[in-house]
Amino acid sequence: MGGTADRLRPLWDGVFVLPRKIGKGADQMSEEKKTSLQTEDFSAWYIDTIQKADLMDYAPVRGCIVFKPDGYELWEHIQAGLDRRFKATGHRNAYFPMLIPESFMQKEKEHIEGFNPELPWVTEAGGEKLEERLALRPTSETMIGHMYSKWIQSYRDLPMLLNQWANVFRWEKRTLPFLRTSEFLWQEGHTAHATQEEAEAETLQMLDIYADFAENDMAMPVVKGKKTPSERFAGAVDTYSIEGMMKDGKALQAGTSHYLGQNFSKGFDITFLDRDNTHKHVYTTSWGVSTRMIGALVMVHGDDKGLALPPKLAPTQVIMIPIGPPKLREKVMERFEPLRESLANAGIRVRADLREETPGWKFNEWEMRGVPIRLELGPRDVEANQCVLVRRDTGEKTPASLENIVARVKMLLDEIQINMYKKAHAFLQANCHLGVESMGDLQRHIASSESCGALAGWVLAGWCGDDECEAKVKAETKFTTRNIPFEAPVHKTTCIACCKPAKHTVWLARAY
RNA sequence: CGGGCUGUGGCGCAGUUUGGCUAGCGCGCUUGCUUGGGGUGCAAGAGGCCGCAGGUUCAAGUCCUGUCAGCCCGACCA
Repeated sequence: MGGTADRLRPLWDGVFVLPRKIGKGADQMSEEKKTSLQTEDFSAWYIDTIQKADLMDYAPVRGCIVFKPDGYELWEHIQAGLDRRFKATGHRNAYFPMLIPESFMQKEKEHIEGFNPELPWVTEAGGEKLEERLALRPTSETMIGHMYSKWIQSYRDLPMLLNQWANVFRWEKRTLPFLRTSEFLWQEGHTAHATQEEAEAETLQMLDIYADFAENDMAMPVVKGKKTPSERFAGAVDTYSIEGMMKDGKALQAGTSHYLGQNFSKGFDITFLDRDNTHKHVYTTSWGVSTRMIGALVMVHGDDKGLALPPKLAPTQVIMIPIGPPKLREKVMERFEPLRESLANAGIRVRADLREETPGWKFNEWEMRGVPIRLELGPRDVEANQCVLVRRDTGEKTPASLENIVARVKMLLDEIQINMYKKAHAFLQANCHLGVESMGDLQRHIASSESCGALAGWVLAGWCGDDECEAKVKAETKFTTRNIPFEAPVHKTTCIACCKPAKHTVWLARAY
């Protein structure tokens, strides 16, 4: 048996032989299911699921995690989808240092105030104390601002459109894998423009790109909108976000795009000589999404069986499982391997599970890992020149002829991608509440949904624009303003907190 | 960073109240047979300085102090 595994291991790119079982035993599984049902204890379910699906492990440093291969590959597919869109809109990648001099951080007042509490510092190197301590970057506005001031001389140098893929550090009080960790991976775009209009257009363009990626690649519907001043990025003039709804009804800010105005160009003296021969400060933007997206995928699509991954991002799109006793195995494998090759050659991320486990075991395990399609091939199938396809999103099981199997699988992957979006969209709509007018309404809504086991979800509300009203809602209900949506389904006319005329219609929700 | 709970083979736990001799159980793991279209069955094995550091004691998984980590709840964030 060990011989079989050794022989197959070199075919790493195709035949996938796991060294160990990931799942739990049947008895323990039923025990554990009791404590990790999504509907009963969402956060326990989340932790269980990401670990059983082998996405991550805890690292020996506070709040830090290891991205295991499946978790990291998800990130790689996220990167690919975003990077393609960035390049298509004229951006290029660069890389800036992780260590930022303290004096840089000080140059934008709000910025340092916002980030100071969560900065790790390097104070010593080579056994000697540093003259100036260095922060592990929480974001790179300051470093990039410094470089831009050197690089930008003329209007001909603009716009400057750069992005970097990097790790950043934020020493958070409470950490949660993927959603909030001390170190995380992200992408940060930084652009500089000659005019306010152009910079604002860039800010909104990147928000659109994030929304497009979230909806088309992640199958996660999002609401685009502007953040209220209290939720704004430290140092920004305007912050925009896309917000997704997790299966517990809470909101997750999945991406942000900031219009920074001239705040950083003044702090870092980023000027250009314009056509009229006068020096002007540039207008800058920054925008980012992080490995938080992995957490979003889990919490938007996952269920009590585990992960469910949209085909476009799934590390494994099709898992092939041979069926049948050893005497018949050879006959099955004669068809099995060519089938795998033809799928792989068609660009489908396919893997074969040839371990000596029973089929039922494998079914459960790959469902837990979120693989969109399972392909079974057994002796009966070989007789009938067919295989069995099983969808992760619906559980539907159908026989499929081997004649046109590649086209069939491709079609099914597309169908699953679309269906997952539709399901998530229906869930979002079902948990958006438009009829809340007052604090009393909101509190009744929360109480009644809690008492009947429903989700409080999101609530559309009027807001007068006063910070105090926003703070009051938060203090009394833990609901925070997610954003002021560009397209509100209904326009609210009175402020939920003070009943004065509303300036804005906002989405309120509990948030991660 | 405050309040509560938990740290015992890879995972989940019992044992701690009333210190005592070789620290148990289930799963997983190894080997062999068996089974194979929804978590097969049987048998024999391997595996633990009881989170870490001090202290009390003839004796500490068990008592005391400290510390670290994780979870839940509150104030800050992608």
